[in-house]
Amino acid sequence: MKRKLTLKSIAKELGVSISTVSKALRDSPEISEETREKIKAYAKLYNYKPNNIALSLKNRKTNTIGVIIPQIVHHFFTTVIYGIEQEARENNYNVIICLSNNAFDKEVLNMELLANGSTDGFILSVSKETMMKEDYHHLNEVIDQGMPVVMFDRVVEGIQCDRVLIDDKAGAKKGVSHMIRSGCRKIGIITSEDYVSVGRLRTEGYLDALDDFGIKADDNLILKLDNIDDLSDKSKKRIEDFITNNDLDGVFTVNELFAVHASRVINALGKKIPDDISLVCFTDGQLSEHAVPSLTAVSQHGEEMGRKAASILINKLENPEEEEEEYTTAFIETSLVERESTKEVIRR
Amino acid sequence: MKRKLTLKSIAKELGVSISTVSKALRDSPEISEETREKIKAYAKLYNYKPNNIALSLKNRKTNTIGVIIPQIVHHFFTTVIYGIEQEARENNYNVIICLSNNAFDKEVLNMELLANGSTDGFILSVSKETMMKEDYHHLNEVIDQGMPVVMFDRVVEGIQCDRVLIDDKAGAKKGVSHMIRSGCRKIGIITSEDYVSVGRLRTEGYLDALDDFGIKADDNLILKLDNIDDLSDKSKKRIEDFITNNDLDGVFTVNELFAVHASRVINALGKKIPDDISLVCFTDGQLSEHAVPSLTAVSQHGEEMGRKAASILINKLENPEEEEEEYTTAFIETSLVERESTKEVIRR
DNA sequence: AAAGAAAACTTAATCGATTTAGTCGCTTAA
DNA sequence: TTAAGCGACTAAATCGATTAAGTTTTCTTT
Repeated sequence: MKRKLTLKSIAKELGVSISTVSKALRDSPEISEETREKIKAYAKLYNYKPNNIALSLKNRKTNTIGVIIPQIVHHFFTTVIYGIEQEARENNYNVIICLSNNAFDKEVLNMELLANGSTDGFILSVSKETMMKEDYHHLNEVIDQGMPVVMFDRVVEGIQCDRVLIDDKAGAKKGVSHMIRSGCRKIGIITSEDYVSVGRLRTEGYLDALDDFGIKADDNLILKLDNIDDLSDKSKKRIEDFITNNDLDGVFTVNELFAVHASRVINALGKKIPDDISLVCFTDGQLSEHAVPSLTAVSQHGEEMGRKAASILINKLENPEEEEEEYTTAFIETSLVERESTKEVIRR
Repeated sequence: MKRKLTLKSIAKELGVSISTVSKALRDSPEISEETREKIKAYAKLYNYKPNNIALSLKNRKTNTIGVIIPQIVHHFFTTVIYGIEQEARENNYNVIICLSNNAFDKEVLNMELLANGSTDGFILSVSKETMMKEDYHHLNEVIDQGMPVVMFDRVVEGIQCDRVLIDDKAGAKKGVSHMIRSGCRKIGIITSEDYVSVGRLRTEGYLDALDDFGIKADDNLILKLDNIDDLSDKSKKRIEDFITNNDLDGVFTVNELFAVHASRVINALGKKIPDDISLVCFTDGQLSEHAVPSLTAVSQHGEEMGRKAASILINKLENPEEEEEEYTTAFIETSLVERESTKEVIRR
């Protein structure tokens, strides 16, 4: 086991001072050509690399972004992380990931931990519990210490930070409009309770689309489930009843899971997708792509979202206090991925 | 914006020396009751937390684990990370994640970056390119510097490190045996070329199972595709031909994607799953669970794998040089998750 | 030849903590 | 009376880097 080289050890070995070594390696004109070459050759030979921790301490800059997300076993978050990582790496930043598991306490703990010197800024999607508690003191504290924060996806108001959001409303509208254009007239939506912002916004988009085409909304065609992240037996039952009891020709769901179950139910009823019932879901993931039939989906572009969030954060980190603080909200546009679960759009 | 407290600022404010503050906060008996209380009260009031970077530098210990994986948008890796994060957090470690995107250069770069003080050890699954190049100098260098390494899933030989592996062979055997017990006699396997270790091992498990039940293996029933991570059009075509041209009563696949496509093909042929053809795949993910029919799968327990890898690494970090270095290989047992794509086992 | 300037280094402070080795005043024992 | 002992602190070294300030040597220049 060989110990890592330090400036000190190089200096000792070559019989010069530490600062000479440091300056030589940074090509300072203060150091003679001869000495510089000698030091650089030695450093290269033994593969010297400066210690990041020491640099961080000295520069009060870690070049590390802290990412706090509710869960990682989730395709969307995964794609966002991917985007963050790409952008960070290209700009020479590291990414530390912490999971809150949707728990307030863990979110607070993780932030406090990372805020003590480990990261320069944060990208986060707040946990469900935090949203319900409406307690954001940990965010405010971190911001108060001068660390920039970018929130994405699950975003809250009243915090001095930048935001990156999916245009949920427009996305849902896009999906529902497509169904209408392809001939659907009685479209149901399987969504979440309104306190989940994405659920609420997507429901709004659904209503907007109906309105645009002069179709009257019907409360009976709106199913609000209480958990958007997984599919309980109770939720399954409600989806079954919903589809069985309404004579729909289209179903829009706010996530893949709801859609996959809807597909199952429709199948079991002996109806054909898309001939009898069209199906469109929000979120373009593995399930939409590989389901049978494959599902037309509103793609969220998580990677782009991650890149955007990281680029906003890094920009703040590299150009601190550029004029007065201004906080932006960036919207990531969705796109519709047409697959087997919808019919062709009717052109007149 | 308020600056973070440091020992220095507290010392100045209270008119004592830095070391007094440090000792008081660490309950040293050298400091009088009175002074200690005063300092602690002040620190608590203004929420002093020591700077992690300074501590890392001083202790030459970062309490951070570096995780390097080929890709993150992948359910299995995600579950492994989840396990690592859980275990790390419980032991007061942070997790830095780097993606190699299956590229050798990125893997090397990331490791070198993190090895310069950012992490105490590594957990990694080597990239495909690294495996093909068989160039492991970056691993050896890091190990040579005294950083412990734990490899998981995609593992290579000849490196001084611990390993955590899925028991691929036993897992495949489990899946195939189940099909045989449920009455299948002509089982095909869709796997990868042998140079992908998981593909090879799973193929071996398949052969083992056949052998156990006295069924003769037939090379025509073994389809080796060249990419295990995604499904090219060419691969799709080969799967179609494979299933169409062999009169199988069971198909075992080494991943979900192959299985989902096989399911599609079987369906298209007008055959019923599992009545005409049973289907079992390796990897229990979203697709297996939600496909129609849902798929019987060999579950890999990624979370457990992550936990195990982290616990081995942390153990090495906390108890360095316990007797002679010994490297272990831990196996994570698989389990069979029975779903709709297989028949009941026949009991005599 | 002496002063001033330039070249080439070294010293020391700094980042924020910990810890060993002092220091200072006061009590106590010989 | 005086050295030893102790309590309660402070000074300084250290981790590994950077950099402003200081020092020494050599080279110009008048």
